[in-house]
Parts: sequence; structure tokens; C-alpha cells
Amino acid sequence: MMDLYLLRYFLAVVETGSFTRAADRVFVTQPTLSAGIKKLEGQLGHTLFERSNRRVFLTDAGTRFLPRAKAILHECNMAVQSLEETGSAPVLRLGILTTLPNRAMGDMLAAFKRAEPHVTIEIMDGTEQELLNRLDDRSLDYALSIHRGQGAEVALPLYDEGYVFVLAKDHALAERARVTAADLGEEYMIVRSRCEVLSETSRYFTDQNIRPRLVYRTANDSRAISMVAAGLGGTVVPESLVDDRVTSVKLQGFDYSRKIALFRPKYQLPVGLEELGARFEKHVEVLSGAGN
Amino acid sequence: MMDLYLLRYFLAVVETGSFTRAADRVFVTQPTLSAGIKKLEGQLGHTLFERSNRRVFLTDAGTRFLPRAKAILHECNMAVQSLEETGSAPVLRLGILTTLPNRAMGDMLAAFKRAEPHVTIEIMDGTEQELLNRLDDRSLDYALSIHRGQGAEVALPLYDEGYVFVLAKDHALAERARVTAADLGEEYMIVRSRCEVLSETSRYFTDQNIRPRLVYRTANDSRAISMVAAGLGGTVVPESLVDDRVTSVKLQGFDYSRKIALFRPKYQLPVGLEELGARFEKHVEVLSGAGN
DNA sequence: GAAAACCATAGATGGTGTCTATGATGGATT
DNA sequence: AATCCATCATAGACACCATCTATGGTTTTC
Repeated sequence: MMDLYLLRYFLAVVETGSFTRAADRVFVTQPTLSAGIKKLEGQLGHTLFERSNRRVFLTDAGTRFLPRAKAILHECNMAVQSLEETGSAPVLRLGILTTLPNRAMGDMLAAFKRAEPHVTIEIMDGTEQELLNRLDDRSLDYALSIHRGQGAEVALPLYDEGYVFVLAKDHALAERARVTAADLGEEYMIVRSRCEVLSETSRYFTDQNIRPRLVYRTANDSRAISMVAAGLGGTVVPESLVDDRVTSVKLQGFDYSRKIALFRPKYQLPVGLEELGARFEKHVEVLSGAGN
Repeated sequence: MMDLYLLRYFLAVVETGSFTRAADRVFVTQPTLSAGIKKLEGQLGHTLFERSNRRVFLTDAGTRFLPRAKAILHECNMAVQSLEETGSAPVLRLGILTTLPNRAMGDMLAAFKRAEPHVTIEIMDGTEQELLNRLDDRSLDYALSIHRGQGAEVALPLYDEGYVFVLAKDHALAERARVTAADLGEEYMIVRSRCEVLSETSRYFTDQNIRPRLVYRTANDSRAISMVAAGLGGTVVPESLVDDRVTSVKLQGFDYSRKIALFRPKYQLPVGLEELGARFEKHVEVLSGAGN
């Protein structure tokens, strides 16, 4: 497994372009650093540097590893910092799945604010796994995410929705009620990289020997919808993400749907927040039942 | 400094609630694990567990540290995975500042796609610092971000824009051309946590002894605008983020503006991408000059 | 009071990061 | 072509440390 001190050696070599200067920078001798890089390469199973006697160069693997090494050390710094901060004022921390629509979320939270004018809400967007992890971590109190059969003490089921294919309003296929995979074979596809049915979508097309042309990939759904509206291509989205800038059509034979639930705290909320939490649950349940 | 193996010990104790069972889980003896946790606590300067003879409990510091420890190990797993992926087909990797508007970006990219139908574009949203880091890392080829006087070989200046205060269309202050800090004293404030003039905004209000009430905090600008539109409160945004769901007013005495630029690659692009990159630069320059 | 469970401490030992010394290689200079 | 210089790699010695076994201390249960 990896060692953090070796990551520091690695970064020093990248920054200086030389084992000798890097060794000076991290206050060890060159042979120590050389052995360290060799050890790291052994741990990872990839050569990270091409050695020459003028300077060293990152390999492809080294180039791919570089941002990750930085991210790891950054997280370590954040960890140390997190221990220096004092407790802050209590707020309700809500995670919202990135693929849930802005407008519905805005309306729901505005209604809650009207009922509870003095509450501060901190929102975190994330993938399903991120949100579950954050609930486990206690860095979130609640989360709105996809229901996968969890029991009532874990998650409060809210509503179901299906998936549709969205296109620009002036697209040739936009007037149809439904399209087939074959209809889309020559089209451009926008990949919403955090789509929870991404692999099902991919399989849907490959099962029918269709490979739409990929033109654009993003993790940001608002951007994806804007790109659809602008005519870059089409993409699969949950119904609730369809807005009046795009047109949705049914994708024949693609019958996936998702159920959205409010995930509850994994721990006993502090006393001040517990009643507020119960009111929040009630509020979300009422509004989502009425809205969708 | 921190050691990764000690983080694994820490997580095992959290998951099992016992040093003895945690030791079994990580395949060392209990005294080894005990000494390791003690070492980690020494490194961090904080006690992470309260010991009892029934089970151990996380301290406040331990609770704050837990999500960070997980994040570090997650990044380590990602790093190892990044080395397993094979080189993919070349794409143009563009970073877009999270506070740049979806519609303008969509229009610009759609126009580029019409000119270059066979290009795949991978978009990453990020803060200024993230985008600069990614350019340095070589994990991005280009970035659209804020110009801070960098020279022409680094960044191609595109356009300027100011900041405005946005409110719901039916807000009492929405009909004014301008508002003062005092006008907003009783209002609710939505904090766009990645706003590049966040500290200036804060200082603007505190300099005038105004403290608007914070109701909501998010890193996602689309969500923030939706919350404004829904009536949760108001917020400061660059002009280009104003859409037809909200109303903008001038904030008196708040004269900040930003210049947007296209940041260029920090390295020589591969031959295949180099000409494409030049065409991309030209395209962005022409469209932004015309549009804003 | 005895037994059980569990964390802490002590001492011995094998593994390892580090050092000094030296070797190998390639490019620049004479 | 020979020499010098810069730089990474290898070898061996050694101090440090993660780990083990053995034992101690504390609390709870029967």
C-alpha cells in the first residue's frame, strides 16, 4: 500500500525535475529519495518517471497519478484543519442528489422557510454513494436521494418517476411521442456522468448494436440540459429534470424508473435539532406527495 | 505527520467500537493497535477516542476527523484506480468556472460543435483555484475562468461583467433600479459559497453595520438562483447568471467586476490536439467578443 | 471474591528508512 | 578520443520503529 511520505517525495521530483534537487527539498539524501521513488513505483505497479541524466520526465502513468497524489495530500491538510475548527452554530444539513431538479427543490425549501423562518439550511449536492457516506459520517443530517428498498426507519419514500430522452425543441425527432434506439444511431449523445442509470443506458444501446456519437460529457446536470437546449445533442434524464427549454420523448423499451426518498439521520440529532428534524420530515412528505 | 496505516486502524476502531476487535480486523495484535492509535493522537494533537472497558467512543475531535479520514483513504483508492485505466481517445478537456452561466456556455459549445462535429469535449466545473491546479496538473487543457492580469501567453482575455443583487420577481424591492445595504438589513441572504467576491460582499455589509440573515448556503449556483426565484432570499451574482426567473437590482456602492479569460494549456498539446486547440481559442474569442 | 473483558505498558526483535560510499551512464567540453 | 560533470542506482551499515509476547490495571458481572 501507499505511504504519504513517498507522495511528498514524488511531488518534489515533479516540481524540481530532478531527484537530487528533490532530495534537498525534502531534507533527505538522493539515494534515500531514489529508493523511495522506486518503492512507490513498486507499490503502485507502474513506473512514474523516465530517468535521464539531465532531468527526469513523468511517464503517462506518472502524469495520471499526479493530480491524485495532490488530492490525497490536500485531503490530509483538510483533515488536520478540521481538528482546529471549533464547533459552529447548529444548522440543518441536507444532501440533495445532483440529479434532482433545482426548481422543485427551490419551491420545497422556500415553503419550509416560510414555515420555519429562523432555520439555516446547508445544502450539499452529491451522488448517491456520497450522500450515503455523508449520512454515515454524520456530516449530513438528511438526504434526498434514490430509494432502493431501505426500511422506513432509514428512508421515507416520497415519489416515483421515469426516464425520458431530451432533445432541443427544434430537433427533427422532437415532435415524436417516442423514439427507438435505431432513431438515435446518428445522433450526438451528451453523457451525464453522474446519471444513476448510466450503465443501463449504455447497455440499452449496445444491446441493439447502436452506438450514438459521444460529443460531450459533464457531471453538472444544469449544464447538460443547457447543452441539449443549445442543440449539442440529446441525453437520458429523469422526468423531473425536463424544463421548458427542451423537449422530452419516450425512449422505447427503456422502462427504468426511480423512487425518491428522504433519508433520515443515522444518529440521534441533538435535542435542539430533533424536533426541527421531525417537522422537516413532515413538511417534505406533505409537499412531495402533493407535488409529484 | 499522518500515516495511512494508522488511518486504517482508526476506521477499524470506529467500525467495531473496540480496540481488540479492530486489531483482529486489521491483522495486528491489540497492543500494536493501541500504540498506533496513541501515535495517531499524538500526531494530530487531539484525543480521538474515549476509552472504557465496555466499548470506546469517538470524541468530538474524533467525530470531526472521521469523514476526513475516510476522504483520504477514498482518494488513495482513486489514485490506484487512476493507474489502471488505459489511455482513452483524445478529447478536449475544458474547465469552466462554476459561476459561469449555463446558457452562454451551452450556446458557445454548440456553435463549436457545429464547426467541429467530431470533437469530444469533457467539461469540468470548478473554482478558480481548482481550475488553475488542474491546468498545472495537466488534467485540463483549457479553462474559462477569472482573469487576474495574467499575460497573453497564459490567458486570452474575453469580456468584463459586474455584479448585481438578485431577488424573486415578486419581491417588494424588485421594482427598484438600485438598493442599499440598509434596504437589505431585514432580508434573507443566500450564500453562494463559491462566489469569488464572497469576502468583498461580506465586508460591504459589515462596513455598513448591516447583517442580513443567512438562510441558506450552497456551492451550486443553479440551485442558488432557483432558491432566489422561489423566494427564499436574495444573493449577489455576476450579471451573466441573471436569468428570466429572477430580477436583478444594482447594489449601491458595490462596484466589483470580473474579467473572464480563456486560460491556455500549461504544456505543449499533443500534435493532434494542437491545431484543434488553436481553432478552439479563435472560436471562443470571436463568440465572446460578439456576445458580451 | 473470582472471572471475564478490554485497554495500557514493557521489553525484545525483525524490518526498514536513512546515511555514506561507490558505481554506471550520458552529455558537454577540450 | 579523453576527460569532466551531473545525475540516478546500488551496496552495506546502522539507528529507529512497528510488532510481538508477556504482563499490568480497571471495571463489570456473576
